[in-house]
Amino acid sequence: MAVSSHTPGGLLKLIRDGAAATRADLAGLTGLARSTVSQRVDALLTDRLLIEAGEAPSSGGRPPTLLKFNQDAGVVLAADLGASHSRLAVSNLRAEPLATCRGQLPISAGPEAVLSWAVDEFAKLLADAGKAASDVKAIGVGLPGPVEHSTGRAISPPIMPGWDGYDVKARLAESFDVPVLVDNDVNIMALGEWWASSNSADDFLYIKVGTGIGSGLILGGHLHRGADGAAGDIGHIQAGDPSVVCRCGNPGCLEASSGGGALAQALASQGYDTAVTSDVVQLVRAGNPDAIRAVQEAGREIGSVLATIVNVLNPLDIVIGGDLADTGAEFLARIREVVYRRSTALSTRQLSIRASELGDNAGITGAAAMAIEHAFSPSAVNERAGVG
Amino acid sequence: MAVSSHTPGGLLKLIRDGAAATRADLAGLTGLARSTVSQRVDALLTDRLLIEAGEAPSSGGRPPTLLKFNQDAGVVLAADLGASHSRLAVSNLRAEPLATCRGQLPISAGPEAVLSWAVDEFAKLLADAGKAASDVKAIGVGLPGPVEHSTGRAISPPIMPGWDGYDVKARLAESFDVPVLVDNDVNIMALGEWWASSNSADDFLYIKVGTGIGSGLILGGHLHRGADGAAGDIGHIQAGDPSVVCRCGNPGCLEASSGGGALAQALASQGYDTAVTSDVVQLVRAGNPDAIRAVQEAGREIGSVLATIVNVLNPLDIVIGGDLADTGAEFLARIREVVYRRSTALSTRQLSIRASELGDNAGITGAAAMAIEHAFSPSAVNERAGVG
DNA sequence: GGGGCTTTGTTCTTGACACATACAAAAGTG
DNA sequence: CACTTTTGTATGTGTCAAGAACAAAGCCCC
Repeated sequence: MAVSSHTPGGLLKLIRDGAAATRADLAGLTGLARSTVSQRVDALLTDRLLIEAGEAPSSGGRPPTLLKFNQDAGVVLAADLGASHSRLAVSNLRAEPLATCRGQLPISAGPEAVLSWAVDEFAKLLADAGKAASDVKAIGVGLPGPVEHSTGRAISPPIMPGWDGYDVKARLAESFDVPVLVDNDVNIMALGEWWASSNSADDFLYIKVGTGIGSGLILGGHLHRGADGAAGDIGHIQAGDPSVVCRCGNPGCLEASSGGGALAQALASQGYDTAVTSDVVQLVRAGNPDAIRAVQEAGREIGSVLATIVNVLNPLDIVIGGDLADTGAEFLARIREVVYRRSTALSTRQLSIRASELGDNAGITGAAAMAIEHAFSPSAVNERAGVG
Repeated sequence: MAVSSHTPGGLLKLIRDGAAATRADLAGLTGLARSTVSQRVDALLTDRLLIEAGEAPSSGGRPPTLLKFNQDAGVVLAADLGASHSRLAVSNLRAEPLATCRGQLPISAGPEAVLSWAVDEFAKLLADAGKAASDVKAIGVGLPGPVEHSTGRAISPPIMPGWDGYDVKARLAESFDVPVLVDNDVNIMALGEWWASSNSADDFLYIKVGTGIGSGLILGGHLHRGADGAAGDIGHIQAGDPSVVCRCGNPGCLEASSGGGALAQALASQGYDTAVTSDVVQLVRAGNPDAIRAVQEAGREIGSVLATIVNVLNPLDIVIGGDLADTGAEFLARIREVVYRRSTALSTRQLSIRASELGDNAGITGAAAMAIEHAFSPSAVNERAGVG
């Protein structure tokens, strides 16, 4: 019945996920003999991937030794590269940042400039965190455009001149000889929010409503990238006002009427001093009725698209992030209202729609989580064990 | 690198999928020693799951022995239970029907009547095919409503009085002591079409446009059922004329304006003698311009919803089935036109949209495929090998 | 056309690994 | 303070896959 948690890496996963905390738990969950578990755990202890953390209360016999995943057995490097600015972090193995920084270098500066900057900053951050380059176990990177995850290259990115086909993975592996994982920034944020919710929902959507609109899908417990790495691109669904032409050239795109950029423009044409999304957020927070009305209308339109997606995918959780999610309860309430009204009863039976927990940290959290999941996946741990 | 194809069942899968045809292939693909492969293959040969089928041409050395999956090592029973009629089949282990039958018993006759009928007919079909009950390895069943796949029960089905919570799995396992797999009929058809296309696309959509409209999603190589088993329910997406109220009670549902039932009704109100979907199909085939126009309009509306889904999921293949798919090229052409125009360029780069290959046989093919996949999954074969 | 060479498949030995069993440790229980 | 329960550890044993040697059966080239 139990899958293949029979491997050393499988045991580590059970501890990491909190499914098991003692050797006896592991034996019970996996069906392995206690002796075998002991042997495996010993190997993980000598590798410092697990540590013993005192005893649990006895349940009538010898008290069990608590096992803990050693979140300080190494670090990962996380990069959330955005169109206009980027964030970097050195994170522990629970994806918690130990040192972070922010840079204003635009992605349009090109891959060499941006990645060299990142490498330099990573070195400083490692020093800040008191870690050596040899402590780095993996690197996770998010890019603001389509990415071919398997090769770690950007593909035909609309807003990233000079990046098309650039081998991000190779460039970073040159500076740090560890696995490099690259993905779309929204996918990364989805992973981050999912991780923050303990990976509890197998079918999970993250919707980012910032200047543009995008989404990351976790389906069946895995990030869904689609045949061309283009999955989740909901900003260009034709659902809005067909008379508005989107920056992508097509009419009626969702983000052309409901994205933060579109709202800023619309309010500006009403005489407000709104150039970017955050200006809109400020207006809403200040209680401006025009801005509130605009944001609510955007919420309804986004909700309408989400209602369709909910009917199709029947997810368990939806998390709304991005700048516009910070406008307060009204925005989320409009989305919820439309989704619950327009989706089928069965598909909303268990559905929860909530605001992002991580906010701006979703990207670096997700990048770190992606790196960790790779470096400490059962198969990776097994290989390491096989060598040692 | 290689996953866990190291097991006996894993080898069988490689042969079944055509990835390997000789022992040497298996050794190369799995990384197992030739001796180990031989041993495993021997076990599968004595179980009659594999058979040797002559030699392949030499490539400079001893010619390899060809291995073939023994499609006659047993049979599966397949049931495609529809609202008004049902189809049953005894199929070989490639999901090819050996004997089929059709019954007019409506699903509303209730679970006991329908399933007893099915059991009786299965016995006759087995006799027709010259097989014994002991040859049956598994049973696959499709039901016209939401199904909790893990338990094999129908859940709150709108058109199946008496079926809510009924344990289909238990009822059939009572008559045939083998694994019983139950799923939604559209999911089953999706599996069937996917199987017929050699499971080549990891992200695959099947759209059924009959009296109602539904879809089955294969994402990441697995059927996507969603949190409540409600995934794929695109018929009740609100995309159509909001003044039309659907049989589900909500306004503007896709199937309320573009389903076969809706078209029949609309044409009837224009004076045509169209009671059911097949009447519409006949009119279209006869070249009636009103009917053609109606079907084309339905194609556009369905295409518009599909365009959204393509943006979200970025599938590789879409197959259109159901009665309306038989109206000829025009219907499909309208769908294609709208999808390619309204989806992003990246997400349609590799997309193929085509008509069903299997037609009416999609259901029983998929039911058989589901049964086979379960009975001959690596883990199942391993368990059997462990016992024997 | 015959002696290599290559490729495929089998037999047998060896070694690793997981299990069971017995044992030790450390608590609760009466 | 014996006894039980629960947890963790050491040791022998059996299973199973790898590896090497061997056998089979075709190419290839002088």
